[in-house]
Parts: sequence; structure tokens; C-alpha cells
Amino acid sequence: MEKYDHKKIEAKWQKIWQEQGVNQVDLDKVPKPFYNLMMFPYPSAEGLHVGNVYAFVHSDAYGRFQRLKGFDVFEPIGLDGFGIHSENYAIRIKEHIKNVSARTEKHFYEQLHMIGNQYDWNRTVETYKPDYYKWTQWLFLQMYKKGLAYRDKASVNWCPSCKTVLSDEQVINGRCERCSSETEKRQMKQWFFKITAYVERLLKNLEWINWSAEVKIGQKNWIGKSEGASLSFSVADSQPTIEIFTTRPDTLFGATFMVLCPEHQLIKNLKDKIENLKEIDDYLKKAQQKSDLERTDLNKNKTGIEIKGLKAVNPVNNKKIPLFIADYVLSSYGTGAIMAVPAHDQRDWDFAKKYGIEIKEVVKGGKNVQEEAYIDSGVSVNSEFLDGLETKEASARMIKWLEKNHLGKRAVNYKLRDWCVSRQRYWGPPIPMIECAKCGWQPVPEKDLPVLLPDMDNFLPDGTGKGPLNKIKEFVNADCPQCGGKAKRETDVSDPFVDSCWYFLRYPCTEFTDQPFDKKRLEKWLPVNMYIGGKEHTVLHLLYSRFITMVMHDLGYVKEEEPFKRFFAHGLLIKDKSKISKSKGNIVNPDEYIDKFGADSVRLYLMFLNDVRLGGDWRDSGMSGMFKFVNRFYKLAEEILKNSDKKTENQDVLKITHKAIKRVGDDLEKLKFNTAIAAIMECTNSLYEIEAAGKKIGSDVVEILAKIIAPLAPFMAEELWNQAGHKESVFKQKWPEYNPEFVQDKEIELVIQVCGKLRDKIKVPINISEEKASELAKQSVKIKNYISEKKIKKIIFVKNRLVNIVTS
RNA sequence: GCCGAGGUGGCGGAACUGGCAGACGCACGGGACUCAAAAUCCCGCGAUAGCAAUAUCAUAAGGGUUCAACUCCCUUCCUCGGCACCA
Repeated sequence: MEKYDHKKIEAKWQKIWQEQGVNQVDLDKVPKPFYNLMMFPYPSAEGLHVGNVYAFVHSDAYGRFQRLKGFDVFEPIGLDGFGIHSENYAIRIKEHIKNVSARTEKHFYEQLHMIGNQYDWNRTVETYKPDYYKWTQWLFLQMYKKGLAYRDKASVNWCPSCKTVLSDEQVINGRCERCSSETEKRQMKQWFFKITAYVERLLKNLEWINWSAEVKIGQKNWIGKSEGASLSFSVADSQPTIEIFTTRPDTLFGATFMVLCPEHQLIKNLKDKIENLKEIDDYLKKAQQKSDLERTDLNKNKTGIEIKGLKAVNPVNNKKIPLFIADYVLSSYGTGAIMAVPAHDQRDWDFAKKYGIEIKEVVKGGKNVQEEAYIDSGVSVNSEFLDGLETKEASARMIKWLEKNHLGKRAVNYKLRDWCVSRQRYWGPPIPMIECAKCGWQPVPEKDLPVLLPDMDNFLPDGTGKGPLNKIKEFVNADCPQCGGKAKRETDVSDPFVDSCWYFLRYPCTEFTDQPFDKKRLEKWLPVNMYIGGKEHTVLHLLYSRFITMVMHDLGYVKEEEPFKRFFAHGLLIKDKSKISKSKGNIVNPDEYIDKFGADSVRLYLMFLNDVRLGGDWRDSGMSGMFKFVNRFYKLAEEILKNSDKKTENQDVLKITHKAIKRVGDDLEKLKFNTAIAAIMECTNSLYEIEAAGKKIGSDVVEILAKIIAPLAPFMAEELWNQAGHKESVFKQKWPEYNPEFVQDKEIELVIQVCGKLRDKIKVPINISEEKASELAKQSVKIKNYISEKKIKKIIFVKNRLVNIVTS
């Protein structure tokens, strides 16, 4: 018996599949389209991470299963090669990003061929190629024209040592990812996408899309909607008022001071009236210089300064209250000012204690507010017309009162900010805008797209705060599209999330050169039937993709407004209880294992580890066990083929195989890959036993085995299908039907309990009646011992499962 | 701190809607084959007591509901992931 030669067999089918176009579907004609999408990888190293492979083989197994179930599965792949991850990798290895990209593309695609996924290789998408980013720029222009792209000041992360702007993901605990210096905030002009304009729709659709609650909650929390009231406090003896937002209007009587964020306008506007201007300036300066690290460190120890000479007036009782500046109030949320209710807010309480401000209880909750803040709901006290009302009622009542007196109104606030898409970096699509001294900002005409990313040797960020493209005069200098005069190009590139927020719209339309996507094509293929990806993208990437799809829908390009019918988040692959990373020294190179054990073994091993939802723990020793199984399975099939008739007659064999069809099918539908594999293993073991017992197994069993293992181990499945005498690919076949008669046993083992404890098991015919089962149970010798002297209180019968005799 | 997911043998993990805890695999022990080894095959494998049949205990800890709890409820602890002064 020959051993399973994975290298030879995998190479053979790889070639044949490619030649025969087995993985392609006719995008216009197929009757049952199924768009099976996986998150395309970003090349931040030479090759695929085993974590990518982990995600992809599960996704592919599901896609292949759907294909066998009769769907026309479109399964594309590409590379998210633009962006900071790739650029940083190039910088680290001191090579030009262009060369690195070409090399990684080749290696990634080779590896993706190796793992045996049914990708349509004629439709890859690489975000860094002009024929793709042309349309990323087009997308920007549509956003601009719709008024959804605008320019505004924003604070960015700045590393004083590297003299560069950093993205949020490059700032780790307030320190620069590369040099570990503490980062600062800087104000810079940036381009934004107005995602906040779509916030209610993004929230509302979550009610009906078929995603797990976990992912929906993640998005909901990120959007962070809170309802309450907005109202203004006047400043005594002065004109302007201070606008605030609160979720607890019921506590207004307990507002004993106000706090402004350091950036608040009022400070500049009322300079003349402030008595301690110098001290305040000092505080503002310090606050500005504070690194993120210090700011979070001071989380518990709040700092601030009173504005002397000014008092705020609480509109509800006209009491004058002190006014503070403190950096625990953020300029980026709400109005940048708060009413502080120390008795019922922990932060305000901390601050009040430190600065000796009055703490006034207005909600009864059974705690002494002088000792700790009581933040839950309760019954209003010391609040005049609110006294005795529950928090919810009291809030509603207060809002009514504010509205009646024109002091405030019901209001909603979100944590979600507009999406800053500017990056002062090289490796991305240049933002297609031109600034003319006369005409202002002008979009690049669509006919002039793409704005090509120019070659440059030194693409490293410099200290100017502007993108590297700013150094190329020929790039920067341009004619104004409006007046033809001299103008300057935007030198920022866009956020890599812009590249990835629409790639799934491009896959089915890669052959169109005059439009990013074809409406009719997308009507057939959207929404994506199954999107499998990592948990780390359940917030930003998914939210951006939904947002952009909605905009494209509104512009009439796309019929659907939700892009992903179903999203499934897989867990993290770890090793030795920790994340796989270079710094931990637990890197797993997938190539090595594919070479040694074959793609099928690697696939099966990764899928057998654990429930994919929860992630898996890679251990080298397990790999050889799976290799053993692959050989065992192959050997069994070969032996059957060698010495058998065509058709299986033996009932036991049929029972075993048909049960396996059912179990594997059910598990794959539920994405329970690990137990599907266990089911195949059990089936294999049983067939070996049966064979050893001398019973005949027909070659039709091999056909069934090939089909049910096909989604998981495609190479071996195809090989066996071929050896069973078929010319056409196993992936053009239908998933086998199981015969219900074989799946249901005629006789079952009935569990007999006494007082809930297992005491005996008896064989009974299926669907036995309660009376008969109880009778048999009581007759059991073992059971008699337990109930002999006792009275039977009642008997519980669970059909086809158990009889429980309860005694007194 | 908040949100989410988890905690089951030596290890990775199974367990449908509350109904036989430990499927499947790894590691380990014993045996067969072999001059020997590898490979392969067979048997055993939660703990305690017992020659055994069997009994008792056991799903992070403690309590509760139930005829019956890994599964539901309450309290506490731990691990992982995300967010982090969100008014």
C-alpha cells in the first residue's frame, strides 16, 4: 500500500483546477449565486501569517460546502497592500515599499494557492494598483460632491522623537509604537468623511441584519448613543451662555459647579473678566503639553483651575456656582462643557472632593454621597418640583420644564466622531483634491483619475507634519481645475480603511475599466452571503463598509444598503496561551507545515483545534496526529476501492456512512468544523472495525467519504473521487443525501435513573411508550435494589432518552 | 472601570432545547509485528476505594431553583479580547 503522497497529489490537482477553471463561476449567468467573502490580508511581513491561514481555511471550507449544496460560489481574494502596516514593514527591513510589495504579493499568492482554497484567481484585487485606487479616489470625489467629505481641524497623535503623525493604532498606551516616546496631541487640518450623518441608519439597521449579538453590541457601543437634554447656563453679568449636554437632567438641582474643557471658546471670549488670567494660561499650557500617557495616568487624580471673576448660573434655581477649567472634560464629546453633579457622578465627585466644592444630594439611593458618589437611579430629593419622582420620570419632567421655559430641550449625543481619512504618509492613494489660492479647494476632475502615486526614493515621514509627497514639486504643483491658474495638490493620502471599505464591491466587477462597479452585477451578488473575519475588525472596518455602501446606495450605484447579509467572527489563533508574534518568539511558518504534512493536514488540523468562534491553541505535536489521520483515511478508501463491489449491501456500513453524512452536513452548516472532523474520524474508525470483521464495503462508500471530506480536505477528496472512477471534479457534484432510515436506530439505549442518579441502561425499541418504558425500568434487577423498600413518588419519562424514578 | 467572550482529565477540546459529563484527538502506559528501531495495528487511560462487580466524588469557588444543572438564577475569583474621564 502506497503512502499518501501529498506533494505530488496537491500539485497535480492545483494544476488541473487552474486549467479547467474549476473555481470560476459565470458571474452573469449562474442561477444560485453565493458570495463567500473573507477579509483580504494586509502584507505586513514576507508571507502569510498562520493566523490568516486559520481564518481562510474555515471560510473556504464553508464556501466549498455551500458549493456542494448546490450554490454557485464566488470566492475571491486580494491584498490590502496599501497602508501603514505594509509601509512600516518596508521601513523596518530598510527596503523600498514598492519592491517589498511586489515580492510579498508573489509570495502571498503562492501560499494562498498552496492552501487549496477555491479562489477565483482571475478576479484578484490589490489596493495599491492604479486600476483599483483610481476608484478609491473616485469614491472620495463622490463623497466630496455629496457634501460628505470636508476639511477641518483635528487633533492627531504626534511623536516628538520620530517627528511624525501617528495613527491611533500606532500609539500603544500613549507611547509611539516604534520608539516608545510619549506621544502628544497636535491640531492639524484633515479630511473627514461625515459618517455621523448616517449614524441613525447605521444604528437602526442593526436591528434586522443577521449578525451575532456580540458584533452588533460592539458596533452599538462604538456608536455610543446617549439620550438626555441640552441646556444652557448663563454666565453672571456676561453675554454668552454655556451650552451643555447631560444624560441626567433629573440631577440639575445638584449641579454645584461647572467645568469647561481647556479648549473652550468662552475662555478666549471673556478674557477681560477673568481675574486669574495668568494662572489659567499656565494651566492651559500645561494641559496642552500633557502627553496622552499623563492624561490617562491622571485619570484618578484630576487637575483643574477655577476661573476667578466669573460665575455660572444654574438655570433651575438661579444659584451662582463656580466655574472651572479641567482636562477631564473632553473637547471632542458633547459641547466641551459640563454641569458637574458631584453627588451623582464619580468624576465630578473626585474633583469636588479635591477642590472642596459642595456635594448636594438630589437622588436618594441609600448611600452617603459625602463618602462616595451615587450614580444609579433613585428618587429625587431636594429638587423642588421633581421631589418624589423616579429618575426616569424626573428626567422627563425636567426636560418638559426646560422646554417650557426655553432653557433647553431633549437631545441626543453620540461617541462616534466623523471619520478622519487623511494620512501624512506615502503608501496610499493620494487624496484627489487641489487647492487654488483663488478658487479654494477643487476636486480633481474624474477624467484625470487616477492621481498616480509618484515614485520617490525616500518615502519616510519627515518632521514637517506634511506627507512625504510634499517634497515632490512636480507632484504638488498643478493647475486649478476651475480657473486653470497655479494651484497645489493635496499631499495627504487616504486611510487604508478607505481602501478596504469597498473592495467587496470591486471583486465581482474587476473587468470594468470605465466604472468601479456595475449595478446589475452587484444586484446579483450583493449582499455578501457570508463574510468571515477577525473580531478586531468588527467595529471600524465593518462600520465603514456599511457606511460607504449606504452612501453608494443613496447615490444610486448599489441596490442594497447593507453589504453583508451574514457576518461571522472567528476567534484568535494562539500558541502556548499567548498571541502569535515575533516578540513572543512563537512564530509558526505555515509553509513549513504545508511542505511537511500537506495542505489537507494543515487545513484539518487548524479546523480541528477548537470551535472557530473561540479561536484555537496551536501545538506542534497535534499536527502529526492529523497527518496520521489523513493517511489512515486515504488507506481505508484505497483498500475499499481495491477489493470491493460497487454497491454496499451491509446495513451496518450504510448506517455508519449515512449517519456521518448527516452529522458532517449539520455541523458544517453551523460552522462547527471541529466536530464535523470528529464525526469523520469516528466514521473512519468504525469502518476500519467493520472491515476487520470481514464485512463488505462497496466503492459507493468511498464516493460518500470523498464528498463529505471535500470541503475540509479538498486535495485528498478530489484524488479519491478520481480514483473511484470519475472524470469530473468532486466539486461539481452534489452533497450526498442521507437516508433517514439508516440514520435512525431501531433500538436505543434508555437511561434509567433513580432520584436523578444513573443506575442502569436498557436496550429498548425506539419510540417506546411511557408505560412500557416505566414497566421495563421497574423490572430491572439493579433498579429493584434501589427502590425495594421505598415508595415511588413519581416517574419522569423523556422520550427516547430516560426514565427517572423518584422515590420518597 | 465598562463592554464582550471564556474557565470541563496530564493537554487541545465534546455534550442537541436542562436529561448517560469527558465524544474526537494529543500525550502517556501495556501488548503485537521486528534482530532492533521507525511506521502500523490492538488494548487501557478523570480522582478515590476495591481482585472485581460496583460505589463515592468531580465541569473555577460558594449558594439557589429542579425529579434532574457544564447548561438556568445570585455572589465571588481568574484568563483572554475590545474600549477607556463619553458627562
